[in-house]
Amino acid sequence: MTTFSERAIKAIKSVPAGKVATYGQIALLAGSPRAARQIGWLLNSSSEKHSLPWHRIINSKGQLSSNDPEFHFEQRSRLEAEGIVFSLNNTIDLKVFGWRPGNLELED
DNA sequence: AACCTGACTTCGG
DNA sequence: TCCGAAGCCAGGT
Repeated sequence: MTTFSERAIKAIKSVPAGKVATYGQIALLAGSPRAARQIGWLLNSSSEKHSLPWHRIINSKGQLSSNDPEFHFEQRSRLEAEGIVFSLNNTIDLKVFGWRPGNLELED
């Protein structure tokens, strides 16, 4: 299948543990930089079906996105379990934990 | 088939 | 720098 959804799912599954990707990042990899909203819908829709690391997907501000505090808490817990460190403002340092497609190990 | 909704992003004031 | 409004893509009703 060559749908945005499939590519998005593939991109999400490509995110390594210990790293986080933004919705825009995934959307971009999926072929539609403006489909960030769709990503959130996808995670909600197929996270369990495709065993997606939904917790590694955050917004561009480096913060968690879910409206539900419960979801928020679980996401944070999973990220911390993978080594992600949250700031005092509950934000993640994308410069450190942000995933770089194609340059996973090639930091500065 | 048409309209509405959504775990977002980005531009403008 | 912070707050508000518009834009986008795909699925659901």
